[in-house]
Amino acid sequence: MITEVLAAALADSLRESEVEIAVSEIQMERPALREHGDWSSNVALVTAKKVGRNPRELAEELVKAIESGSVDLIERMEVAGPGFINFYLSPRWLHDVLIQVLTEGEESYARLEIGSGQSINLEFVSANPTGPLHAGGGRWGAYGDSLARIFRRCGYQTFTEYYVNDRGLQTELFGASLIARRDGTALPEDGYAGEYVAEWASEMPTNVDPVEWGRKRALTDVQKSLASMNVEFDNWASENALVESGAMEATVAELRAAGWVDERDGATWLRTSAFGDEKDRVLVKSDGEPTYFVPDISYHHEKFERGDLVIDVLGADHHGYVPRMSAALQMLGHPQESYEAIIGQNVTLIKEGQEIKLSKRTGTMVEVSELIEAVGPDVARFAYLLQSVDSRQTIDIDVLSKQGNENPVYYVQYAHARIAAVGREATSRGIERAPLTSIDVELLTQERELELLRCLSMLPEILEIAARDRAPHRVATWLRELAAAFHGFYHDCPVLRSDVESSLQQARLWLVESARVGFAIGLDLLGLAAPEQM
RNA sequence: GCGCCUGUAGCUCAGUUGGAUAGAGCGUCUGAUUACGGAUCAGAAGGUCGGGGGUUCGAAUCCCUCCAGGCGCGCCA
Repeated sequence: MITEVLAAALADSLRESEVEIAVSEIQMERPALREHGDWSSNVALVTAKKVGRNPRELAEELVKAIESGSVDLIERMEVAGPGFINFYLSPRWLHDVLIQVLTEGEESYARLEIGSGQSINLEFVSANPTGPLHAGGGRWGAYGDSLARIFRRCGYQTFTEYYVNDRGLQTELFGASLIARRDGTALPEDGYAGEYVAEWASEMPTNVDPVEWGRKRALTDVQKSLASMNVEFDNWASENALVESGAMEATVAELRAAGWVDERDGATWLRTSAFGDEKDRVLVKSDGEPTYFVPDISYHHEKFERGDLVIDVLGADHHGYVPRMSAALQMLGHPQESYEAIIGQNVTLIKEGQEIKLSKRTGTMVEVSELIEAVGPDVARFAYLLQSVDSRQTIDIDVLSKQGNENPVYYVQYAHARIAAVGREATSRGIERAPLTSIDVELLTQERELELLRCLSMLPEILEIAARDRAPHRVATWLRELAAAFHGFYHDCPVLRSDVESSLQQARLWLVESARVGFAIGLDLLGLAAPEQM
């Protein structure tokens, strides 16, 4: 990477100025303004004070030292502002990027090793099987699935799970609600009031266990919705199966043996406050029934068999639950940093100008399948992924469908389709790409061409940040930038037109191919289709 | 009351480890193609980055405080 070359040159010249700093400590950044060069470093600003020097003077000294050296990609350097060192590079560094993207290709370009040797268990969605997935749950589906793809490309062995709460109070309430709707009797207290309950009740045969039937019906529906937006899981973990295996008793025994369990007021408590939880939690109620917390602990304990790092993606309404789970897992011998909860803020849905509170209980909801039918899976998925999961998301179903052609996902996919169209057109004209080794890539000198390469060069770094920050939206933002760069290039730089000289045409054909690689990787990371035509 | 998240252009949102003149899409206005897909491109207008204080050579970013909004604080799940 070019930044490593520049940082190493800076480190060498700093040593000459009697400043010791590790290459990895030197920050290289892309200036906001093109006039400030291709790359910039603040290293003089950061180190000057420590050695009692004036930053600009130190910077000047470093520039002189590097200029006398032999980093041949540097065209010129300058000291700017309070002491920034700006590097102006030969376009050859971008031509190197082109060759790299093309030789590594879709399979290997921006495939990182940062996670190699580590495994991640990622749980997301895990909505109760008591109804269809609502449009809020779709956010966790899109997010979790894309995050898993990002982790995998970074070299983490990644295992995804959906925890199915297929026993307990909610499933029974749901079964009872189905019966009530079928028989036209009153809903149980706290029963499920959504329209879908009546619909499903009318499908329910009379000779089945409604609880059993209901949870299967709901789970099938959820699975179908998620699959329709290209969300898959490695494991659908059943709470029922877990409980039947005796895991709950084993977990309580293990916690008891570790000395964290108390009996108080006729109930059994876990001293989670010893690990930072705001209070202790009940494991077994005074009526002898375990709380939901117990199977949850068992499940999380077990997940460590399928990953060194266990991550839960949770909605904001569950964030209060994290300290107790973290406490319980530490008691079971899992270090604090091996469990991570990603708290995502909830989705507000707007339909026909009305904000809709998403609640399965009260029945005011928009199903994710309705959203997908209205706008298509890619529009829905991209809309979910465009935004940081830290902030509340507002999805206006009418705006998404109305935006139609101007939708951001089409902007990106259209770029990919255009690339495919160039290929088709080339074929129909009998134009083929010559071997890469015979191409004069230095013919690519126009700003549009270079900008496209600059954008492609950033993908590895973007991927790393997206994984580190658990932020798929960084990839989404990058894809839009790549699309803008490609459309700009396409507009200004003809490829197949008859007046384009053939060596330039060849270089541009390969440039187009490199963009295709970028789109293919980026769209795949987000689980979006890469259409050949639209 | 306490805890977590958020507050950036008219609207929806970007803005990694603190960097130079804070960006994009939509909307508004003005332009571009006898040429590979116009679902495109270029330009304009639009900002006290919620308010105030602090740290720093430098703050949308870090710290304090206030204001506003979302969520959570059960022997419910």
